[in-house]
Amino acid sequence: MTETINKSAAGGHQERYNPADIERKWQQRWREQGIYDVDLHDDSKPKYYFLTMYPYPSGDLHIGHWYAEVPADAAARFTRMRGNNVLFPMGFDSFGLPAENAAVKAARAGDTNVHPATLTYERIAHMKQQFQQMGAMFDWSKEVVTCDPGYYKWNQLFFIEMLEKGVAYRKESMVNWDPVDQTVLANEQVIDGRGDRSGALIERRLMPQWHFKITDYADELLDFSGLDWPSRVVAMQTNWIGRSEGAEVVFESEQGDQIRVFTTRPDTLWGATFMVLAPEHPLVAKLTTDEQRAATEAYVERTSHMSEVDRMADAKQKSGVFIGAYAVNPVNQARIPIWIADYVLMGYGTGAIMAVPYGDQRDFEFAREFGLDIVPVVRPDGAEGEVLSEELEEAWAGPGTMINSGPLNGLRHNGEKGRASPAIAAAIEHLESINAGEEQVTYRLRDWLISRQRYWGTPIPVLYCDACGIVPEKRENLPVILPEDVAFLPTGESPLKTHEGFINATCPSCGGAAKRETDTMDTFMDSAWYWFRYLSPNDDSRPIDPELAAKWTPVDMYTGGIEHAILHLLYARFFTKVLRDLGYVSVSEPFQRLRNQGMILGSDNEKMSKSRGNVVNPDDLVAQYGADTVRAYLMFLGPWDQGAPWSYTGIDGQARFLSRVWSLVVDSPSGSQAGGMTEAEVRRAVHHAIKEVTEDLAAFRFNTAIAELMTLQGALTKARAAGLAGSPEWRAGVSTLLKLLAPIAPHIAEELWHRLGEDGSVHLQSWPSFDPAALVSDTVTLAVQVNGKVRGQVEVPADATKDAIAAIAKAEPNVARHLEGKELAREIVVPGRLVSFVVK
RNA sequence: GCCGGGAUGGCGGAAUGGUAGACGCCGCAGACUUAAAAUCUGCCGAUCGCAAGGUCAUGCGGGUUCGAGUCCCGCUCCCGGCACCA
Repeated sequence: MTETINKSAAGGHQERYNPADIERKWQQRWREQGIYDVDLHDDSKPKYYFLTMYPYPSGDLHIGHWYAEVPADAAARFTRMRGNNVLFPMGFDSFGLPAENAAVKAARAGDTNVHPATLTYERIAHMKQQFQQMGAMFDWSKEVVTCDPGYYKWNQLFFIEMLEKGVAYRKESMVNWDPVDQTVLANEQVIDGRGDRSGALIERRLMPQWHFKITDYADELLDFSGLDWPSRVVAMQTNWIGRSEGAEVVFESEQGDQIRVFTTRPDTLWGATFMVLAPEHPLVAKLTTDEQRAATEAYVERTSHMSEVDRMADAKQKSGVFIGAYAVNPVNQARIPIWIADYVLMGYGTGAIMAVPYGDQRDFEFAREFGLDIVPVVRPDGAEGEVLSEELEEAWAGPGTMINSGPLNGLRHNGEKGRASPAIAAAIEHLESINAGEEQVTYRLRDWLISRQRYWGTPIPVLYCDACGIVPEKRENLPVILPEDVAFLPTGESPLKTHEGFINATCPSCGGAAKRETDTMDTFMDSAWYWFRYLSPNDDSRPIDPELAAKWTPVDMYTGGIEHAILHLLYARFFTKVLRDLGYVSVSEPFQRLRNQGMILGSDNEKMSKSRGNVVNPDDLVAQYGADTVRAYLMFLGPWDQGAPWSYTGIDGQARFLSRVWSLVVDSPSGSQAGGMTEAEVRRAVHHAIKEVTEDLAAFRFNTAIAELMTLQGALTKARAAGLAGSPEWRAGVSTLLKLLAPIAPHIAEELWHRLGEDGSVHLQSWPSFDPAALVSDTVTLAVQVNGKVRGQVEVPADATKDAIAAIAKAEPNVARHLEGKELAREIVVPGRLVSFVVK
């Protein structure tokens, strides 16, 4: 490794490119001159809100932060040079578990001086310093820090208004309990049965918790029209919401209880040969007969202790118990047995199903396991003869014609969903006509559980009063301050539970004694609206400035990691709609365009982590190569949305490239190989680069943009060697190269811009435009194919006719050889591309 | 199982249906140097050939086309998301 990056030229005065000499200097001058401060009220240019996901203050800026922020910065700079008033803010998502866990860990070790607040603010200060090194154009004057009372106060106001509107509610339900982090988690935070932060196996607990009614917005959240988002994110959210069309059908137990089921295949109702309830279903205790009570209770007991992961592991083998009761199928009055089984989930649909073993693989396996009847109800397309259930090897869920199904016989199920299938449509009509059910849509999405049994978050602003029940805090008392004088007990419990001064309060309604809620809000609440706050971060009279929000939102471009495809991005969309319905904003969607970068992995192709020892420290890289080289290298690795394993091979190439650009401006030219290149060719190279770099940056193709810049640098270096360094074309070319390079390597571009003798900052220049006429050359090189194989190349005048081109092509010696003695069947001339001869 | 994305030299990758491998890394050779580093120049998919040139080649098998990495049909493998969701 080299300490300084050497350069050389064909002679003359030499000053090496040393990033350390220039980067700090320019960062400081840009700050002093405020060239990145945005006037939100400036109407002279179109506004462009370029947002990148704000980081959690973990303590150290990671190469992953660079990979996320640097290309976003380049795109924002490019957008700005193209004439937009670009807002590119930054802040910190500063509530959350890591800081609190650090305090608990320290307390366990006997050190009670570590506090999440001090730790967080120290880390923020350090990371801001690291951010400076990046040379990004963040407008820090709009900074938002979510653990500031001036921010979370508004979380509390929104919560109270949502409570009043019924969007926030408290209910006892089976929740995901993380035994390591000692808190509940939202469904979105449980990955493969484990907590997304702790990795601990999630337990199921019945607890009263605060929820947001995101399910009320399910259909609206499925509508992505007008949004320019990556299809994979749209697919993931659509999947997560999981809309199913079908019908709710009411069965009756022999005792007269109504048992509601949801099914996507009401057309197969005549094939329902048994029912299955979830073990937790409220009717289980009532319906179970005395003979079956012991077995049923044992099964319920057993499943209640199983974790999600145990249940999943159990999925291969169907288990269940007959509870002794029977229900009546409303369409044919068949008497069918009622079972309980853990493959039916209380949390989805109604927690009960009609089982059609002929048409559903799970029901089929269950029926085979326990010897239950299977009645064929669909004749598969193309099936011959009688359909016999004994011969089935698996359920038939595909298209076919209804049989054994009363009024549906002969109708077709075409495999489509809902009413798009004639058989399903007829089944729904029939159910509605006999008053036994109706069309219904069910979602996989559950309400957002936002209570957390932890300290370092926004206090939920409600009180519990013996006389008045649940009472929201008065608006004028907000914020409900998170007390700092708490003890981090080695139990790992939230300190709020033991803070007498916090818990004991007066009821805002009756003035009597009341207890404060000690749960705090999920930190995804903070990130569900933070971009509105960047517009008026210090306004303590209201959360959102309606005028500025109307002007600046929706966000024009949002960039961030694909790992937030569901969590943050779904909550942000939901919360924007809530804010709209509360009257705070007029937009329905937060982010017009979304681009996701991939993940930067360790060189071992694993996720970077301290425990794996594969973490790359950007500070070290900057010290060695300079920020511009690190920036260029991260953008050159490959397509941004693809991510890449980290590798040191290749970074030298970027260092060399920037040194050569340096040399173009700094070294005195001495080349004199006259005739190596013409001024027209220089001009063509420059305008070609403008065209390509513009298109690439607009499409976030940073890697190919840099490749084009390298090609332009090569052409200018060659032109200099050809003695053109004194020409206006060459000089304009260097100036253009610096402008095109400015978004990618802002420091060196600025330094060289000044050394070239140009005025002002390169970052305040307009983006160059290209002249199509300059791209045209006098002659073009065409490939010549014979029977699809390239047999030669010819150079022809750019304005040659097709006939003339064909004649030149035929004359090419190797082409002529392949044509000789053959009959010419076709000739295709594609001007500017190739000539293709077909011979027999 | 369902949904999304992918597979191109030794490596990262590039290619509106039109000369596959741009740009870079690694490697090899040369120039400069007492020497080395740095820098600069050239070469760099496989294979046959002295050369001219030929053959093969973008995961596999077909197809459309004058022409396919690109379009169509059928597979294999890899990555990501969801998953006993009725």
